[in-house]
Order: sequence, then structure tokens, then C-alpha cells
Amino acid sequence: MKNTRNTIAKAAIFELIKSSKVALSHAEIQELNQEACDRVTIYRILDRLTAEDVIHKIVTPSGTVKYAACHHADHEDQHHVHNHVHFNCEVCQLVTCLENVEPTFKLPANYKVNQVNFTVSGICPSCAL
Amino acid sequence: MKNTRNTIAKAAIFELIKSSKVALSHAEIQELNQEACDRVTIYRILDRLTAEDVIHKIVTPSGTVKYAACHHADHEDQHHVHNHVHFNCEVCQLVTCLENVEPTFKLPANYKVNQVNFTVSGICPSCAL
DNA sequence: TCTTAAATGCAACTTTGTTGCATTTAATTT
DNA sequence: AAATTAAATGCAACAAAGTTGCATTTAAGA
Repeated sequence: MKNTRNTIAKAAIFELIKSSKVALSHAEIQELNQEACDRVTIYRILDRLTAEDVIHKIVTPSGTVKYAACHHADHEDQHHVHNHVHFNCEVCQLVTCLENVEPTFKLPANYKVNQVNFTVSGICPSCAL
Repeated sequence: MKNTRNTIAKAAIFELIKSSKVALSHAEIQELNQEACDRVTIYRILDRLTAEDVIHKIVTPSGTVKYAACHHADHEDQHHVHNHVHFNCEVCQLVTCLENVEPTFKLPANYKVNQVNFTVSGICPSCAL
């Protein structure tokens, strides 16, 4: 892992993502951060946090990219695979990690998996009322 | 379903997608179509074909949007859910539908599923050689 | 053939993400 | 504590991806 520094901007953005119950987009993070740092800086911080494996990137079926904190035990040094399901509510638009829902599937021989993106779209329990 | 017309552009683009073994991006479609119609028209045709459920949209973990033909039996009038896995090779960048790989998963109560997007990234058999 | 709503082309615009470079700053070394 | 240095930031400029409005064209039913 490359040398990485703990800056105020990075800490602030990580804190935002950690304290959010839902996944956040770049635009949402920028707004929540009160424009405290440059747009480009946020992109770079998100890349760093993703590389450090403390947040993970989620792509919704509509193509929106969001980020959420990782809640896995971090005492494993091999790269973690985020294979839980993300739920994208079509009504409230919120994306939530369903950490306990891990799909099972079987690929044909000789496929090597590095990364998965499982997103389910529909209506969440709150909006279904 | 809204009234929709069979135009040459729509037929050409559907043919391109159907005859491709891999999922195609908007840019790739435009190039393959020899710029025969406007960029905007392609976006609108892709939307229409998706709404008509004859192609489906795939979003890769890197955020690229691609389209592939649907190979399901079309005699069902309820909206089809594309719940097969898409494989995105990190080397050749090709996205292929693994029609036979359907993940199983169990959501908590009261979640209503309309759409799923399962994409697995890694190395495909051809590139693994 | 006539009619009309769907489809297209074009221009303009927004959103999202990237790159290069000068400046600032965190963290290590002296 | 000061010096060092590579990482991080800000800014400007750019590129890619997607959207919108509107005038014109066209498919398909009357």
C-alpha cells in the first residue's frame, strides 16, 4: 500500500460517510462537507479511501456512483470483497448496504473474481407503507 | 406500453446489439453504427429498447453503462427481471452475459424487487491463459 | 392520400469525472 | 525545533456522458 497521509479533508469526508446510514454520492458529499474542499480533492479522497478499503464504491442500476463505509473486520490483510447486496429504493432513492445479504452463485470454470457489484432496485420497507 | 414505431435507426441499433456477443456502450454503438444517426437519437433508442424489454442495461463496477440483448422467452407479459450475472473482464474490458448464472439471495421482509444488477469483475477464461 | 403523434437532428447545456501544475502541508529526518 | 520531501490540495482547463427544447421529418393508422 502506498504511503498515505491523514489530512483534515480526508478525515472529514470519511466521517461523513461513516456516520451516514445510506450510501452517498460525490455531489452529496460535497454538499454535506459545506464545500470545505475542492471538488477534485473529494474525488481523490474517495479514490484513496476506496484503495485503503475503508469505504466501498456502489454503482446503482441507473448508473449513479455512491460510497459507503466498510463494516468488515479489518484484521485480514488480503483484499476484501464486498459481496453483500445494496438496495436502491426507487421512491426515496436511498442506497443502503444489506450487510447480511450475501448472494450465492457459481461461475463457470476459469473465471477469476476480483470485485462484485450486487445492486437490487425496488421499494424499501419505509416507502412501501 | 406507449406507442412505439419501427424506424430504420432503431432496427439498426437493435441489430447491432443482438449480433454482438458482448455488451456494448453508447460510444461503441455510435461507432459501430457509422455515425448513421445522432448521438442523442441513440440515447433515446436505447431508452426505448430498454422500456420495451428487448435489451437490458448493465452497469459495471467502474460505472460504465452497457447494453445487451435479452434472451428470455418473451411470451410473458409481466415485466422481466434480468437476474443473471454479468462478467466484466478487467483485462479485455468485455462485458458478457452469463445467462445461466442466477444468484440466489434472500432479502429481509417487505423489500419489493423491481430490478437487479449483478456484475462480477475479474479475469475471463480467455485472458487468464 | 391525409393526418398526427412519434422520432429525429441540432444546438445548447448540465453533470460527472480527469489531468497538469504550482502551492501547501503532514510526517519523517536531522 | 528546523529542515526535508513526497503526499495532498486548489485551480484551471478539459473530456466524457447524458439531458432538454424545439423545429423538422417520418411511420403508421384513418
